[in-house]
Amino acid sequence: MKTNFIPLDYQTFDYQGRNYAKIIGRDEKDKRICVIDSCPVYLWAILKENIPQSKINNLIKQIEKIKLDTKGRHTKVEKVEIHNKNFLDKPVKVLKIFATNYKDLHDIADKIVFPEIEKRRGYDIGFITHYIIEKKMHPLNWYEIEGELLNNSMEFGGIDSAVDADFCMKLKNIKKIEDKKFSPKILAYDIETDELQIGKGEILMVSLVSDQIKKVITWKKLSDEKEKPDYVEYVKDEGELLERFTKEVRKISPDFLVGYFSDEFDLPYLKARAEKFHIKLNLGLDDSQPKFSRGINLTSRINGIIHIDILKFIRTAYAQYMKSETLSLNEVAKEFLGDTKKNFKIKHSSQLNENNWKEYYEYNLHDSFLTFQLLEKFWPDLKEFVKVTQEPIFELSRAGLSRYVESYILHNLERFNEIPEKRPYNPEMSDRRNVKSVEGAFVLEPKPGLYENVVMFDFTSMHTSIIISKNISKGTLLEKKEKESYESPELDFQGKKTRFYFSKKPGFIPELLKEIFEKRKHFKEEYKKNPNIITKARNNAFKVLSASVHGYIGFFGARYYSLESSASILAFVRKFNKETIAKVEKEGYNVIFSDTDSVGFLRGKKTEEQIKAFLKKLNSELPGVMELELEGFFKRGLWVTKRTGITGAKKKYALIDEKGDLKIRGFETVRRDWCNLARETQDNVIRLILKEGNEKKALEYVKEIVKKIKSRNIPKEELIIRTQLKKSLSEYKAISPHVIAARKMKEKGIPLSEGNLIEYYIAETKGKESKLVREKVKLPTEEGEYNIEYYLERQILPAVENIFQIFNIDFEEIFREKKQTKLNDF
DNA sequence: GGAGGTGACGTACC
DNA sequence: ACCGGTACGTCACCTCC
Repeated sequence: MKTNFIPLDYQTFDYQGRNYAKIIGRDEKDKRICVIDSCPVYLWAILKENIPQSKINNLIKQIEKIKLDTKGRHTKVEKVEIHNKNFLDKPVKVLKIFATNYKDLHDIADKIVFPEIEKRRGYDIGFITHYIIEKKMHPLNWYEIEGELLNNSMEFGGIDSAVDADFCMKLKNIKKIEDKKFSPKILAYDIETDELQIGKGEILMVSLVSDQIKKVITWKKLSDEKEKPDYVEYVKDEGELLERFTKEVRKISPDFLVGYFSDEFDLPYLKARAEKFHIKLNLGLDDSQPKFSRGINLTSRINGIIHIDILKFIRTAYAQYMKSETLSLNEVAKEFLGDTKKNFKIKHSSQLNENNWKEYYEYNLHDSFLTFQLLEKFWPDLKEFVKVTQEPIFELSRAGLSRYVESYILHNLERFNEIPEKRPYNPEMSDRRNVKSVEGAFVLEPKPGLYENVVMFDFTSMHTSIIISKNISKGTLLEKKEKESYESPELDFQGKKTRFYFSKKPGFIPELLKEIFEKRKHFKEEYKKNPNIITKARNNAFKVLSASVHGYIGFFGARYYSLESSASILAFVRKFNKETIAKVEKEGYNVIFSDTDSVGFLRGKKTEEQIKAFLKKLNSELPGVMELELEGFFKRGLWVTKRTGITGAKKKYALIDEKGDLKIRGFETVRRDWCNLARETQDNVIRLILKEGNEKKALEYVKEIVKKIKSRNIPKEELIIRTQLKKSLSEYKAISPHVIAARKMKEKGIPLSEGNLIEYYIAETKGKESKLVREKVKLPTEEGEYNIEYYLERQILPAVENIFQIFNIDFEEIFREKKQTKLNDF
């Protein structure tokens, strides 16, 4: 039979010692299809140069004899072929060694130790990735597939009848066809419990939201049945809740089951409670229960239904460019959906009254609703990344940036006839981590001041465009200078001054990056044409991907790690940056600012057209795909000195554009570890100064704030300081205020884990006066009066002092009355 | 016991 | 452990006199 098909979920199973892929997807009528397929399993052995054919033949005979009995499997080398391939851009003669089971390739590789063989590769990419590459069955692409219908057949041990799909097919042929519309069936869920520790407390309720249903299942009933909202369904106890949940998910049978932090909370919790009650949480299409990966980051998988923890995708793809200070559902929803969680203060269920329970239902339902909407909003982006990297949705949605880059490379090697480099293991990895890091970008010390008419230029995807233009990668790195080669600027490498050279013959990594680079440009244009929160996010997501290629090359866990490449890229970054600064200055402009890939200068009397013409001239002098672009014209810009000393502070500035929009970088305003009052005060001061160029009003404003502080008219919430607990309490060598606050929380039995934002304020300490801030720490719930001196001297005044210094306003005189106090003391 | 330097730490920029 | 280096600023901690 023949049908159209879009692959979504990939699983693997063994049957009679061989590997099979089981792919769940849809046809265009939304029927669920299960496809069973296999593919050749092999690894590569790279031969040393100039091995005579007779020796190779002999070697092949020996390799063909290899047999293994491991883990209850009989596995053997089935055949050996000889091929001409590339490895790291260099032509090599290789043996393609076919074996029975992918899981045994590693053991087989260990047996292939012969003097003629240089390296063994291609046994460590995982069967699913291998299968996708081999059969070109790419996730989220449309195919016309042809095969044999499995109808309760005993082939594969009756696997077809064990899968809840409309039909199951043994694949024969696939043909890529043009994209069709696919709208995944999405179901969001969220649970509420009394305890945060997995499985420790009861699950009080669970909510489910799709575009068809809105439902809360609970056993916590209101005393008056008539009060029950329509979306609430009562069950008799927690056990029944688990059964109803499972039944409901199975009935809806979504493509994606989505949660927020659900990899590490909701699904493991449901499973733990189900185990307690001996209930089967058989959510999988094959009736299986969720499977949890071991390791630091928990992942929760359901066969056939793609479980997505949307938090993980947001963290990788957008977090860097988000305004939200935490990745809590509340803040993320506020930023992307303009909606927040329902206002409800969670208490232990024993302390809730009737009204509370009604609010709690609503709160629970709304969390699923927000999660549902987040997935809907980001589905186009997730889809785009899956198509670019060709990794399945389940894996991609959980991956970090290095994985995005690496998957993209691995899935495209064949176009270059390349065989894959191996994953690094220890001690190689720890060696890489221990080497001295290479010198990074150049940051110009800015000239402090308030300026008018500031122009900003920046390079488009600078690192990536350098990699492409100078053909930099592990494979193209030359051992010594060649006549036709790219030469890096002189750089310091492991304590030695040196240069690196790269071949002019295009390497596969630079070639591949060109595509990411183009995609990034495309999404940037799209955003400029139609600026909204989503085009912005998409643009940023590809900005992240493009920017992380260089990071990937310098990442110790990367297959294509190359410190020489990384050092060269950065040397070019410094060179192009400094050259640009010099050219702008030579043209007669006053350069105020520069950081890595950008330069800011004063327009002076020149028109915007003249600036654009100058930019064009600069671009004509740049090599390859490198491009400098106009970041913007700004009405005013503010740079300050460092807190200590008189030199300009790097990575700290504020700009206002012609529309009156502000761009604030590095200031305390944008730092979450300062109290709100300090941040808002500074923000307002910056606004007053940038909007009107008048510091007088700003000074009056600060005086008002100071007065309020002194008269204790500031609400405590404005004074809370938030600091993240980055490691476990016992690991801290220095006991800072937030560690003290965390200790207090622990003593009070407040749940606490790594990564939590710790909240505290600094209080007056009556009697004993200590110099240490940490001895004045109080939790927000603790009674106490805020410490006036601390908030003035350590929060408010430091945040604005440097700004007023620009205008020669003497803070000592105005706010500290230093001389008088000194006199009064005696 | 105060000054001043240094290290640990968290956070931001690109 | 899961992209990198550069930079600022606070607070604790140490040394020195």
